[in-house]
Amino acid sequence: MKKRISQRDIAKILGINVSTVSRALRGQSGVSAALREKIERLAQEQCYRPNPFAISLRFDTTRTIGIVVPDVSFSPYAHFVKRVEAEARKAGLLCIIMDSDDSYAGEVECVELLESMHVEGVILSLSQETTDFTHLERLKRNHIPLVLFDRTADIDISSVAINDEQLARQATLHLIDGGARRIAFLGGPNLLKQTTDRKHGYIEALHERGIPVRKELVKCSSLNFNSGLSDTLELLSLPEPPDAIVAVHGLLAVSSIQAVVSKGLRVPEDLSIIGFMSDWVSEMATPRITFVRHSPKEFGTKVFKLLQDQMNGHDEVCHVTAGARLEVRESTRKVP
Amino acid sequence: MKKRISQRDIAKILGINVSTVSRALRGQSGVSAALREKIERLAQEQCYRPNPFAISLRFDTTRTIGIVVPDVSFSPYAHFVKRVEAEARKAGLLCIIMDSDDSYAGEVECVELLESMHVEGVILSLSQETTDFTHLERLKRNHIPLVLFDRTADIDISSVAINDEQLARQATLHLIDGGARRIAFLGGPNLLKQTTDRKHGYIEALHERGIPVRKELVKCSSLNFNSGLSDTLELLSLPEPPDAIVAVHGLLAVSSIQAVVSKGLRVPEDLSIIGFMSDWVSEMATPRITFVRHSPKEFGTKVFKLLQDQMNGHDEVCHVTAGARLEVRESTRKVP
DNA sequence: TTGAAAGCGCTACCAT
DNA sequence: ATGGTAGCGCTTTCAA
Repeated sequence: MKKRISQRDIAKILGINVSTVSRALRGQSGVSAALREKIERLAQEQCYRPNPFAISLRFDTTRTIGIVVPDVSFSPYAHFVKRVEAEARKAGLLCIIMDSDDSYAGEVECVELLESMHVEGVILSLSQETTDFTHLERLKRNHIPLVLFDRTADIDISSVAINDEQLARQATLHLIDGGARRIAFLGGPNLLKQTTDRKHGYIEALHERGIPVRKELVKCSSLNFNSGLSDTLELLSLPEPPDAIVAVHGLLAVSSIQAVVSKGLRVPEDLSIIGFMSDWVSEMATPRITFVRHSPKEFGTKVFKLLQDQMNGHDEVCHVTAGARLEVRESTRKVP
Repeated sequence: MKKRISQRDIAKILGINVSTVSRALRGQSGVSAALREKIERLAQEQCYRPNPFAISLRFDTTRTIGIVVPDVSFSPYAHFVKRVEAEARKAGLLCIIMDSDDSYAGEVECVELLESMHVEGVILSLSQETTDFTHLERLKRNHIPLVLFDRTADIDISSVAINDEQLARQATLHLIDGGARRIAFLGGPNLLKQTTDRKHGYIEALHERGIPVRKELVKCSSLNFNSGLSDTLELLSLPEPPDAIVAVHGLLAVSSIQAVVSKGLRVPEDLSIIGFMSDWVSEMATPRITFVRHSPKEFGTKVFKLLQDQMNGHDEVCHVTAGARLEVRESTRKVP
């Protein structure tokens, strides 16, 4: 196994001292042109690369940040990650991207790994199970910049999110205006602030229009495709099934439609469905899904900016709102 | 700015030597139970984390691998990345995930960054522009294990790919059997072995059934959504437009369908379309797209295994074939 | 202009 | 059982 060439090796070959090599290689003054030439050529030939770990050790800096998402393969997160990675690279930072698998244990593991990696910053979207934030508080205590995004929490940590309550309210009003009266809410477990905010928006809208909230129409089990299927089937088998569904997470709207169609019902004629932030798939589904769209790119840019601010010593916590709006497509009835 | 606590700090506080701390913290023998207790408690209290850079420097090992894909936000790649990240973590390895943006320059930049990071292995899918492989050969020369996947090349580097030629042949035969006679080929630039293999399969199938290859029906411009749209529109405006299209990359089939529909034609009644490996979207599109499906998970597992073998010193180059098969849906006519 | 040496955090070896 | 020390690759300060 061959070893990489080091400054010391170059120095030895040329019969000079490492410090001279170091200076030459970094273009510092204090090296004769001739010697500099020789050193540079040799480095080139031997394909010299500075050992980043020696540098990290020397300066206690890693030029690396970590990103933790519940599911990298979920399209909006994938786009977000792509954006952040690009911005980070421009800023000379490397990214460690980790997937918490939407579990608390996974999230803690990711954060601990990043922490022991001595990353210079962490960007994170909470898992659907997370209610205990000590792992995040520890990061703060160790002065590692941290920004939450998308799925945030009511804690003292900077964050970027859309206006969940307001948008869920709008979505629900849109359904009511389309003639729906028995509107079901399909969300994840109540642990996420995102879910409760959206539920509040939903309830608010119902109140505004004098529609009673029916407990059996509110489903908060889990955030995955299969639970979306089974929850929808349960809703449909109620004595009085819903005439519309607000599916507030990822692919729930898609699975919901599949369930509805499998029962021989039509969307939106028999039942309207509205989704949240699942871009591509929402556009491709049949019928195209009316949904609350946000921009993973905008998310990425804003989050990275916030992180950089913190890395530059701006300590104040701030909560940024990212843009999003209801895009009306074909899965909801229009105003009659 | 507070600094993290080191073994030396612990030693100083306890009035003992670093080497004792080191032994105790790694559970080595040669430390009295009482002292070990004291050390461990202090480490716990002060939230001690070994400095990974000191360790990397000491052992010349980083426990880190790099993954380079043309587009992390493209669903099959996102799933692949998720799988590899999970396997790597199980094996105690961290992943640096990079996006080459499907450009040669981007790919070279990624590889160089990973190389200077001293990663212990690299997994890569070629950009659509890559024809020069010196950056990869340099990796090999520096004894960094490397595995190509999906988009591979005829070079001396281990790889995992589907049987492109065979599958494209099957796809084309399926169209012919459905009654198509003027079959267009929609692919990326000819630079990728993947594209040429698929084109060979396409030509083979035509020859087998005695159908002449028509040059104007073969489109090889670029691999993105918009070029799929414009290429398809060009095909449709030919004096004799095609009655079927094999779209051999990612989202080309989706954009192709959109173009066809925008011209008021029906799929598959007026024109059949077949795609390659774009899982989710293919299933959600209308009509559901007949396509060659492979498993990003299987890819991930096989690639990671190959990489581990290399990391364990197994030097022989091997080319593994991953499973894939034609899934017939609604975008192609059935046998009449 | 060049060289010598210390030190970043850790481990391994040898001495006590 | 514990201490002392060299060395991983690099930068920096001071000396020649």
